[in-house]
Amino acid sequence: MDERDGAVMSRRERLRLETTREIKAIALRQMADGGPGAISLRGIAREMRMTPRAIYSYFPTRDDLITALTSGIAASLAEAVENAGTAVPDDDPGGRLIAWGQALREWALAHPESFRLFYGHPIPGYQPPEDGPVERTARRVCRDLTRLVAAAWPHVRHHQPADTSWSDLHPDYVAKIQADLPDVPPAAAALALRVWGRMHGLVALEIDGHIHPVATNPAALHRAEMLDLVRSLGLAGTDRP
Amino acid sequence: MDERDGAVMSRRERLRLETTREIKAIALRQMADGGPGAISLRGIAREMRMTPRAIYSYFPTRDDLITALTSGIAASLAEAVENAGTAVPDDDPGGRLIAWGQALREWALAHPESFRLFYGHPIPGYQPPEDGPVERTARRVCRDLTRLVAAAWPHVRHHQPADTSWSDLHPDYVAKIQADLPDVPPAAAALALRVWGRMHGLVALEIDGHIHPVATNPAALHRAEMLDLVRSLGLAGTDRP
DNA sequence: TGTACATCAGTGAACGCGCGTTCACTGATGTAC
DNA sequence: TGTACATCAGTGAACGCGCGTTCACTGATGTAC
Repeated sequence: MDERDGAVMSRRERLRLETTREIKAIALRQMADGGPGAISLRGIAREMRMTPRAIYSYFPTRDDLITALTSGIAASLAEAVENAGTAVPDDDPGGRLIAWGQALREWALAHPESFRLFYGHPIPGYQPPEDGPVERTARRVCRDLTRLVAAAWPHVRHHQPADTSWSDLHPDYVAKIQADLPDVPPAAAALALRVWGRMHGLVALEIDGHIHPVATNPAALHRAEMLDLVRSLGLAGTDRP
Repeated sequence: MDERDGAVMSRRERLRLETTREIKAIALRQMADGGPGAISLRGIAREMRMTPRAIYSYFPTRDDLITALTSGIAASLAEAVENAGTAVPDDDPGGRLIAWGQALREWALAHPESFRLFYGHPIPGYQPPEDGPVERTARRVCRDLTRLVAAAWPHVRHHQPADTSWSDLHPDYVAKIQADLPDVPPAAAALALRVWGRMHGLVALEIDGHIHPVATNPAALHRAEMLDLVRSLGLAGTDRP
């Protein structure tokens, strides 16, 4: 967040911040209503009863607005899952995984378009900045999950020989993992990816409306999957509300 | 397919069919290049060195073209997974599930934009027909997977009490399941949904580019997940190439 | 076999739309003396 | 406290673009006698 809420601000500064916030809020709603392609400077200006030109005092270009938007979205997701993970005591690694997965689902349901923007296809005509906020945060989220899996690793029951090697993972990624978590074996990092896929699957299907016409209680379905996940890892998996 | 390849056709009919095919092919490529929103009648006409008006002799409107497109896509996916499932002998239900999951992944990688169109967000500004080809085929695919899970059901090891009831699934869906597969318990149908999510997760992540910067061999990752899946069900899970 | 007619694929020009973006400006809000 | 000036949020009009779609047409391909 680049807002200096605490600092003393002039009236002008406050107004400017307020307007900036409103622009972003409307853009988010446009995206929620009509998909990422529906974000339009003219539409925002119309809704704010302003000239299209006025938006350019706040964002020099449409791409800058979208970049600002995605930064906020990415930060929001990362905070949501990280907080959920650490809210469970660290002697319950299974419970932490479940909480993480549920936080992912809940955030996705609360911000479906943001989830799609973050994990799905890029916005048509939008060129995201090289190694921008989205990419960096995606890695941060992935690393957070790996951290949880790594913490659980000593308690994980191994069904199969852990024939994973560091060469199965990309060097850059390996470097970052080893910097953060020196003692993690490659098999744990690879397992984290599979866990990620498992958590992602039902959520992605639900967000895109494929679960709704089939199951009456998607939350229970997802919880069952999370429970089965930690159980198949051999973890206790306390099921907290 | 509505083409009458075998029938005797006049030159005009053949030409018309050929042009129709070319329009659809270009539209598919447009989508592959720039996302679903990139499909444009004018763009197609430009590429075919024709007047935009000419397209209207083949498709009365843009939405009709897209509907025709999605029908073909949906049929292609359904055939791919159904063929993969039945290619494995039916005394190897675990192998069938693995083959099904791999077919899903391979089809998705071969037609990433089609996969996104089928499972992801609708095309901006496109109103799909009520209960159209996509919806019907989505159900068909889901039912095919349920069929495989149902066939495996007698051999499945149950980790948890099967406290699933038919009321956890939507009545319409239950009716269709019971018409197709009279002896399947509700827990098996619910399990099929979880299996679906598991197969979908890694594929969706890979299609959207989240696996690539992290794992060197996504195919092996996916296969490991499929093997773990059938193993956790208590099935033998022959790993066929 | 030749002619008259019907079919129909494709042309060319135009419509109204919403978009991102740029230009030169106005007038209210803040600041310095 | 009052005045002169600087800042800067927002105006209004216009640009060029690509889009889906409609109009009235031309001219080649097929068909019937």
